[in-house]
Amino acid sequence: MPTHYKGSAKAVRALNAHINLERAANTVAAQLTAQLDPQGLTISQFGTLEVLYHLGPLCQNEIAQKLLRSGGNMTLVINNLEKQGWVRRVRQGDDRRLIRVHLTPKGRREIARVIPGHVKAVVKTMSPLTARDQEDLRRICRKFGRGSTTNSRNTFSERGNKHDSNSTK
Amino acid sequence: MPTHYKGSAKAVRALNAHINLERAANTVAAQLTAQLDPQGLTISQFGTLEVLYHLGPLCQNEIAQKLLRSGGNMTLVINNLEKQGWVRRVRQGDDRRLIRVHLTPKGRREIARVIPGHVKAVVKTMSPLTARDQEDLRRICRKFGRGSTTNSRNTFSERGNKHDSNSTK
DNA sequence: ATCTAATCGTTTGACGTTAAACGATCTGCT
DNA sequence: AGCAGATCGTTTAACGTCAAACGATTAGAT
Repeated sequence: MPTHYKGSAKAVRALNAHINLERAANTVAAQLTAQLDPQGLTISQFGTLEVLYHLGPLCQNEIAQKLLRSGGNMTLVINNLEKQGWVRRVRQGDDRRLIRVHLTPKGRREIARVIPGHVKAVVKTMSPLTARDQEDLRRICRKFGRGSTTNSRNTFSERGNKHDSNSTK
Repeated sequence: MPTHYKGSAKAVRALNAHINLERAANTVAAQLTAQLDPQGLTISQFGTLEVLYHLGPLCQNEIAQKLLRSGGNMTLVINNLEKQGWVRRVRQGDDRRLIRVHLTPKGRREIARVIPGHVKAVVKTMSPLTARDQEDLRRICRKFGRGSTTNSRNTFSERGNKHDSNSTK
């Protein structure tokens, strides 16, 4: 076994894991996009509505953190949600730099309407994996975790965990 | 607070796995972007140069398939690579619809220069995972592809595998 | 009170991404 | 020969994404 440079096996392992991780995420995201698109929602729009739905009104800054997106990006996404009449911007009285984003009744109906199909789509998308696979995948992926920023964007899962008493020991 | 859906255990498992998969991919991609950016390359540009480097001249169509991107997208990426003088478009004689994309000597130097650092960055990025984790991750992620996405974008790994006679397969 | 530094949301510029429409070209069928 | 349909690359419109620069506002230090 003529190894050319040291660490070759290690490098190959990392490169393979990396490629397959990216591709899997790609595939999964594509399927979710396909599911959301006919509903007239992008993934970012869905994420924003969903986090507001579960956590109540938030400032753009906070939403950006939850969704791991930049501030400038949130401005655009929220602009588009506002055009649809799904959210409303409310300038804060005590600190006028802040803008709190509220779901409108229409937005609340919209997200409530879309969530069940989304859940179903995720379940279906993950169905090539066994339950054990899914748990392993979660465990492994969490190791990348930004040690400090542990619990951003976990609305869905965290809430889910509450409902499901025996899930993550 | 809002309610729960039924079928929760299964749904929660899928939702959790999904979220952590997307976030891990996100983190990994961000680190790679950070590594490539100072070199003046985007991920798509790197991918294109790399696939040409390993497989030789290809048509845009073929590159798009390897990278899992749309045709229109390749036009843009290759435009930008052409501006840098890294690739050259060559209209095919026998079928004038086809445009074969060639690396220029400059482009070849560029990608050869950048690859080692890229490999190092991937190894580092994946380092929170044990060897076993990386193999499990690969095995699990591959379960998503299987239907349509069989063997695109494997340049690197395939070549890598050659280097150590017969390891990961 | 004032000056400075930090924070928040917006804007801009560059790139990526897709889908859809389009012109050029090739192939197959008649 | 000629026409219909397929394939290839390009263009466009719409959205996402980021980083950086910017104005407004607030908090801290002097």
